[in-house]
This record gives sequence, C-alpha cells and structure tokens, in this order.
Amino acid sequence: MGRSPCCEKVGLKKGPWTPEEDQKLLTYIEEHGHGSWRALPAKAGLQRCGKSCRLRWTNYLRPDIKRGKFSLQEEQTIIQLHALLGNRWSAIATHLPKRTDNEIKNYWNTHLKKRLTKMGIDPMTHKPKHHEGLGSGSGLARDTANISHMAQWESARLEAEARLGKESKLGITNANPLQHHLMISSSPNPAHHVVHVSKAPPALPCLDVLKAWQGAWSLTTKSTIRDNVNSMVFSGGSMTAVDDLESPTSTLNFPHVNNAFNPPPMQNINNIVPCESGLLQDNDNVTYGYTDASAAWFAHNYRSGSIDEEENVIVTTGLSSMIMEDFADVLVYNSEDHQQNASLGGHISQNGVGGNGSCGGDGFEENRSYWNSLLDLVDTSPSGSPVF
DNA sequence: AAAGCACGCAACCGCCGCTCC
DNA sequence: GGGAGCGGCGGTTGCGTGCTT
Repeated sequence: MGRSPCCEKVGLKKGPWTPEEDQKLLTYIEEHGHGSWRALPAKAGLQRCGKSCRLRWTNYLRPDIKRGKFSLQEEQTIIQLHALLGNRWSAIATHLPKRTDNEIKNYWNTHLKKRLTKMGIDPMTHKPKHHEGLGSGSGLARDTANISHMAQWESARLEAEARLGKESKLGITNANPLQHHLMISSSPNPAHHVVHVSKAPPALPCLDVLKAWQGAWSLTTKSTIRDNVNSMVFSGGSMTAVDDLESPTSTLNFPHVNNAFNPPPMQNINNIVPCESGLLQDNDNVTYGYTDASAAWFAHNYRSGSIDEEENVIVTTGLSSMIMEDFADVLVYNSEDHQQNASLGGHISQNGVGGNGSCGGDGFEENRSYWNSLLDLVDTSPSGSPVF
C-alpha cells in the first residue's frame, strides 16, 4: 500500500549527516552542480538517497543560507505572510532572503505559533479567539479586514502570474497588455522615480506585491527612515484622512496608518530627515505607506488589463529600495527625468493626493476619488501618465 | 547527581504536480 | 491520454541538548 519510500534500497544511510558526508556533497556540487539528484549520490560517493542529499543541500549546506536568530522584522514578516498565505512555507521563504522554508516552518511551529496563542490570537486564522468587546471599528477588526483584502489581492496576482506563465510558454505575444514592458526610470535622487510603460519583451518578471506591502510597513525606526527617506510619500495633514483608501477595483484596502502592520504616524519628520529632495518644504510632514503599494497596484492592474495605456509614465514620489529591487529586471534608469518629476510632484499635491506643498489638514481625497484622480492624470499630466 | 521533561531542529515520509516519453 | 520519473512541498518524527525537579 502506498508508494515505496525513496530510500528503500538496502545500504542507504539515513539519519544525521556526518562532516565527511557533508564535505563529499559540497565538493561534488561545487564541481559539478547538483544536476539530477537521483544520480548524484552514486557520483558523489554517498550512501544516501537523492532526496536526502537535496534536503541536506537546500536546508543546510547551501552557501547562501543565513543561520541564527530571526530578527524582529523577520518575525513580523513571517506572521504577516502566514496570515496571507497560510502554511505555504516555500512561498513565505521567498520573501525572507537566505532563510529556508524548513527553518521558517520550524520557527513558526516552535515560537511564533505559541506566541500568538498566548496573545489570544488564533495562529491559523490570525483572528482573536475572543471577539467580545471588539467593535467592528476596532483596530484588530480593521487589521483582519486588511489582511483579507491583501489575501484577495495576492490571490489575484498569483492567478495573473500563473496565466502569464502559461501564455509565455505558449508563445503568446502582444495579445495582452500585461506583456508590455514596465520600466522605471529614476532621477539621480531616487525620491523621484518615473515608471515608463511601453511595449517590450513579453517575459515579465513578477511584481512582488507582498514585498511592496511589506516595504510600506516595515520602516519603523528613525534610522531606517533616514535610510529610506526616498521611499516615502510626502504628504501633510491628518493621517486618518488616508484611511480606507481603495483601489478602483475594490480588491485592496491600503494598510491603515495606525494599525499593527504599519509604522506609527511620523509627524514633523523633516526634523530628522534633511529635505534633500527639494520636494519637502520646511513645514511639511512626511508619512509613507502607499507609494510602493501604489506602484504595485498600478502594475497589478496594468498586467491584468485594467490599464492598457501605452507609453505611460508614472511619476512616483518615491519607491523603497525593496520594491526597486523587485522592479530591477524591468527598470531603466534615466537621470534626465529629474526636473520633470519634481514638477509633477507639485502636480500631485494640486490634486490632493499627496506630494509637497501645503496640503495640510483634512485636504486629502479619499477612496475612489483618490484613485480616480490618479487615473485622470493619465490624460492630464504632461507625459500623459498617472501620477502616484 | 541523576532522572524526567520540554524544547529546538535536522531529517524523514508521503503526497502532489510537472515533465517527458 | 496516461504512466513513470523526478523534484518540491508540508506534516511529522526523533534525537540531542538544556533545564527542572
């Protein structure tokens, strides 16, 4: 009954690996690569099954593995991603550089799961076990709603990716606006990135929405903010005014500024961050949390066909280094856009969606009007492009 | 000091999906 | 179309270690 185990052959060793075995495996892979795992043990002189070798390599011997304690940020990332993806450890691991799925799984099972349970949170649903006293407008309730929206969004993205992958394998080209090329050109000051959308090769790398989102809430310390000043959206006025921003497709609630997954409001941040960009004025407050998401949202809709303008330019007030990395394969650096971007930055504030200038108080557009204003800019900006 | 217990982690097992023939 | 082979994934196990009694 059932499938026979892969190590059924007599004489194949099981259990902990010895240093000698590790060395044999390392030496062989360094010289020849792993190729076929099934054939590898014999060639490497190991009395192990291929599966065991693969596991030892991927979980332990690989040179690009980070070992040791998980940082607070890594913990937060795991919890967030688990809320979105469930026990899909390999998917979670792709968002944690140098960590293996096995390590993350172990860490979840031995640490994080218990911690959440202690906090009264169901580690599987990420919802509070007891809902008494939590009104629908509570932070936790909103967080749950946000996660739900993010999961919906991520799910849509995965579907789109899968479709793209199949289409690209079938050799379908130019049949879908998703297959246009997405480029971001950037000024010398990366606070002003410009995203060009144009016809281009079909093989699009996927835009990692989760990382984008993660990048929006993970910048929590002053030093990090200093390092990432260029990833911020410049805005003024009330933080609550940007609550519940939704994309036109209603698949995404932008993370709330004050919930558990976002950094706290950063007021008067220019006290600690030099206004190098030229966009910031002395009295501007700075917040962040939706620039990356905006770019991600655009890419998502562009690739799903909701936006099909060609030769568009998206001006952003900044993308985090993280999302820049995600875009890296499709980015084109263009330093000539610096001045143009700066002026478009002003354009943003005139439309009440952020940017520099004196948009204080409650002067932000909300929800649909926010997104509509962005889309309107496709027609109104000098380059015929939406502005984030 | 020794036994019992809890914990963490490496490794195994079985299933699934993809690819090739 | 379907079966075999293979790699990958997630659940689980079992051993080593450190702590408690």
